[in-house]
Amino acid sequence: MGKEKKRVESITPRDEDFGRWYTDVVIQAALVDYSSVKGCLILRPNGWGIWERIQHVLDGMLKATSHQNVAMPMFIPESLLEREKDHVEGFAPEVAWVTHGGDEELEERLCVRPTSETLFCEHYAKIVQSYRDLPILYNQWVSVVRWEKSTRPFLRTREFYWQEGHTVHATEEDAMEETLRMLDVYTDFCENYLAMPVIRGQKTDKEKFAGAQKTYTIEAQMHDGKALQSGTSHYFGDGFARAFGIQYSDKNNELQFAHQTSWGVSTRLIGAIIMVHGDDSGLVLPPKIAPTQIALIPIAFHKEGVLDKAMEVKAQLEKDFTVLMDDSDKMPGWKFAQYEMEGIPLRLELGPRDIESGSCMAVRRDTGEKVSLKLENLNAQVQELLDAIQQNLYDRALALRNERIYEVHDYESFVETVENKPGFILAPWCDDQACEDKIKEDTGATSRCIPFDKTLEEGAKCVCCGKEAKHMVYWGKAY
RNA sequence: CGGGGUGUAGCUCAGGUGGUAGAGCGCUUGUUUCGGGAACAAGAGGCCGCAAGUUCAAGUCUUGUCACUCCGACCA
Repeated sequence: MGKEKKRVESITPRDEDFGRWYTDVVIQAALVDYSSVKGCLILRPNGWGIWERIQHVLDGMLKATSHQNVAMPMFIPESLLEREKDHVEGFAPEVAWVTHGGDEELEERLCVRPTSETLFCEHYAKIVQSYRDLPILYNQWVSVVRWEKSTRPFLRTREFYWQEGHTVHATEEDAMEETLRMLDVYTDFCENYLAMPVIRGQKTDKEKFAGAQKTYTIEAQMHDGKALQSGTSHYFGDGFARAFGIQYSDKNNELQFAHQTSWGVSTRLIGAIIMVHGDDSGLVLPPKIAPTQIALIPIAFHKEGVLDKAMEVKAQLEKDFTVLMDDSDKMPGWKFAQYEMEGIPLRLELGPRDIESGSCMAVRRDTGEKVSLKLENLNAQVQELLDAIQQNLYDRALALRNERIYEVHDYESFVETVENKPGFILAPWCDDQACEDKIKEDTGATSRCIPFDKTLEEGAKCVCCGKEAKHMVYWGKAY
């Protein structure tokens, strides 16, 4: 060849610079584009398509658990936002304000919702009268705005899309049950659709949601070992109900305050998918959430019969899968690289040789493995491959995460582990925020959660101060 | 919000000491190609991020501002 090496679009190797790799993938897989407002992204078809899949699947799960969708306004009057003290303290520093309508200054400024508790609560105060009205199980799919100082695509943007569920219940027990049920739904969704293992647990008081009594979380480990809070479910008790006057008459005709929950996941999940599954060739999408599951590439399709056969195969596949057939005149090699970049789980190549032998070539995105499939009964074979990919992505992520959980019991090892071993640390804690603060100060790691499935050993001491421990806690650096 | 870096063609970038804008890739058209990012030919494409200032003259110098990006602090 001897020619100068051609310049091709490429991405930074993942293990060389994870941050750069991430932004390269986000841009080159055509998920987003930047807009002229900092932290407000354009979600392109590839990116929005993933969100549509997330919405579709998760919305089904929410409906199946009796939730109803609503739409609240985008604006919150300042006085309404201020109704619950902890809540406003938590959010005030990062809300965007609308001060004018046309040329005229508003009597009262309006914030663009950073979250919609106050709007739901104002409404609930009106519609809740009797125990017969409860529970109320509402959800909305909207975008919210938080004026973040530093932003990163999907992980931290000023406007982001999410779903926020807001429910009202008669009793503490009912509300707590709902809080944990939704954590289960999120767990199921992340593990079975996103192929992303999560650790479930409770947030410490320091990390809980502004205005919540208890916050539960699912925490995922990214490929670089850092944690990503991937979904939260909050138990409010009757705090908001008291602030907003949400009361009902019980069976004995006595007025009671209602008990509430809220819970949400956001487009941040797209960031999680990228950082859990992606590799040096770009995005890797789990088949169950991929907007396009199969890239069908006809080879040498100017030759007699190839394109016809490809159309036929496409029609067959589309009975069960989403298929992209690329019959543009780009080179096959270009198409291979492009659809790998975009994370399409399975590629099927169909050329004259395949047609001759009644087969096609399948290439797995997760492993790069090539197998020849018979065209006869193709869909069943493809389904099998997609299932295997889905399972492999999960198994792979789980194995890597489990390898990178380190249990430590003394502070020296704790500091040494945070510094040298990316991943999560499991260590006992005394329940004093001073220790959380010190750990963050010294190492940059924060408490991720108090897991449900780890019990404290008899006589365990706080990894930081050495006093008697109250909980086992996962710690780690987080996004 | 603190520290570093960067804004010139769609993308990546080059444009000493100020003198009116370039390359590669991409794009368009045509021909040949097609099993891992094709070749040739002919084209199109730029208020040099934005705003002030210095100057006869600013991509180039000054100041401001906005955005992106990396590293911290803060938050989903």
